[in-house]
Amino acid sequence: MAQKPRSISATAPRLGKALKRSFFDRSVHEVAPDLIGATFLVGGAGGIITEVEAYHHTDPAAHSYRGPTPRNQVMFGPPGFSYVYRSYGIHWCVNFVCEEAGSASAVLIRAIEPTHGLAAMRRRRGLEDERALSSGPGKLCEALGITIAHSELPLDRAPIALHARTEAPEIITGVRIGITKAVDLPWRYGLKGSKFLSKRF
DNA sequence: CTATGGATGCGCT
DNA sequence: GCGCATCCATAGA
Repeated sequence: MAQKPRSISATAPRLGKALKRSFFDRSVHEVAPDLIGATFLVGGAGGIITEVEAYHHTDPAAHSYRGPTPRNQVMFGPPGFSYVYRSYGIHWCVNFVCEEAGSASAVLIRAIEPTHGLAAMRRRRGLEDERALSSGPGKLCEALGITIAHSELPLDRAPIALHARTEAPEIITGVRIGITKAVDLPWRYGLKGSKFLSKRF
């Protein structure tokens, strides 16, 4: 009989108040660090956001940089919606659209600390290791069951739920991961000391 | 621990 | 055709 893995999360964190859609009607550079520590749930499974990256529409690494296309059109719409795309033909990645309608900026959600729906997350990932469940943009989408069907959805309506953090976290910044353009911009944000990051800062 | 390469869908040139 | 906002298994230090 396999030994049950020891849980890393010491306590079940309480949820903050629900984030309103207007939370995203600000600069992507304000929204991105404010998302660290928030709780992101899809269908009741998810956890605390530990790592994000900002993609501004003037940034060559942003999908919206070259203008609207069928894939990225939701980025050119109102803020507070999801943008899901396929990465490397295999993985899904989820973004939150920010700023005024048409500005086409978004925050890539890169990692979460699992706190809710652990059994479902483990089942979808085919993994027991809590640290590996959602410590990467593709991993967390698989763990939460996010696919293209979850794109262009409002972030304040089921099946998505967002709760504001209850305490101000210490935030670390760094350069973004896995991109080939604008590689030096320090637009990656992380929860200091978290064991649930995709890579060290 | 770090480094490397394969799998894979699809948007865009 | 080319090139990715990735993950994982494997090899080597």
